[in-house]
Amino acid sequence: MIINNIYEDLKDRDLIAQVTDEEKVKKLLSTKPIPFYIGFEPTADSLHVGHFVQIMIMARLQRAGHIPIILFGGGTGLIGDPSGKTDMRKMLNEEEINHNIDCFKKQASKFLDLSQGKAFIVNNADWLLKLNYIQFLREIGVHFSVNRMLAAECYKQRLEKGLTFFELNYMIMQSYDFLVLNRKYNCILELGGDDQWSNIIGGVELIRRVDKKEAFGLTFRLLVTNEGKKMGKTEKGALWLDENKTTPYDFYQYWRNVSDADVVKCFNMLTFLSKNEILEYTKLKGEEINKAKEILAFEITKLVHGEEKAKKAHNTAKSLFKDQVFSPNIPICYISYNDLVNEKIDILSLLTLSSISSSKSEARRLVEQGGISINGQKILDTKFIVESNEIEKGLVVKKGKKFFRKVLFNNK
RNA sequence: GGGAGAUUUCCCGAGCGGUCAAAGGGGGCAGACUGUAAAUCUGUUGCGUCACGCUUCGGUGGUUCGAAUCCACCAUCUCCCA
Repeated sequence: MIINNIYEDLKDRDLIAQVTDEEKVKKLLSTKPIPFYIGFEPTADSLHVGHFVQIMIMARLQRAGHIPIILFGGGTGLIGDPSGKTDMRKMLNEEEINHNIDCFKKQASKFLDLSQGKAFIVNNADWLLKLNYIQFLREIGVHFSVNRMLAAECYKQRLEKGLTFFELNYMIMQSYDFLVLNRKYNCILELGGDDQWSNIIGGVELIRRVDKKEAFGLTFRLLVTNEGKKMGKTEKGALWLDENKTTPYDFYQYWRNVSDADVVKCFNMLTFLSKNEILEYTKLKGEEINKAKEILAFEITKLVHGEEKAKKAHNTAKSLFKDQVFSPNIPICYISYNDLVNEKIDILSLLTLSSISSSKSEARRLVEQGGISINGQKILDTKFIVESNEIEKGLVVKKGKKFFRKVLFNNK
């Protein structure tokens, strides 16, 4: 049942950043099913691309026969990981956290087999919230050196701006999680993004000190662009996996538009295509690389939204960009019929009410700078009037080069 | 507990009584060039009934014809001493 080259596969894909003991982890993963865990902070009600990277890693290991343990930071979420952050995170209440966990499970089940015995889902609130402070300090706290913690990379930024004791405890909590999972599920491997390295080795050491047992940590590369920026950011914030927050079309377009330099990385991290297939696509040079991007976008969208929606997004993009035909599948935005005066609406109001622009000033700028087209015709007059029957027919608004929206009435 | 300093538009950061919707940079948006890429160049980046008006500079009051700029109090943060 074990695919014994899974470690090599991860390595070939260039997913691994750091490992505590490469030889042992490699051997471990190639002999028997092992329980491993990744922690998730339930800070939002939808997964974003950052989570997706982690889930893909879990899925790869699960497909190779290992047993994922999804740990929700219901307890640590009440603190917030200070790693790499310059400000303290907003604290969530328990109700929000539980809601977020439910949403998370729903989405994760698309990529992971969450059925009995195939995976475990745990919430660290179950053990963190009932800890006794003094007892905890005596048993666990004694094993942590503040000097060493402060030297850790993840606290560096915070030391400049100020770090509270409250947040300093995050690392200890996460380390304790690993100890608990090790005892309860015999989990001997913790995975995480490379920014989690300090927290992970904290757990590995804690297990060694307290229980005299061996445990391992492995971090994978973060999904960053060639320029080192985090991927998955859009003008509206994160790129969500929930189609109500990011439409499949926009999702597809995000991957369709990655830089040439990032194509291979995205294939490796975010698709299940084999390395040979990937190699073929990445041989493409110059304009040809667009073919690889189309496949990349399609594959990722298929994983997240299913084949049908991926095809639809693909076809919509193709008709909009290549054939200059207006596809029926353009994302729709609505305006109210009541906003029309005498069956007419001016262009600036139309753009603003449909949320294509965020204010009339912005709408005015867009028009003045030649960024708006309606049904393929560039609009340069800020006093341009649109008739209601044109909207009933479905008005295609183009903002800039890539943003298309169909405007319809929501109440007529 | 004592003392020093800070808080400006998305971010960094100038401004020190009128000429400030607020320099400069970053980021964003739009245009040109392209390959729905990158780089580069140009414009733009509070809101509106847009060559004019309105609301912004931690909060609340005050001084003044006039305040982001001065005063008082409050809040938050940083640093130094204990």
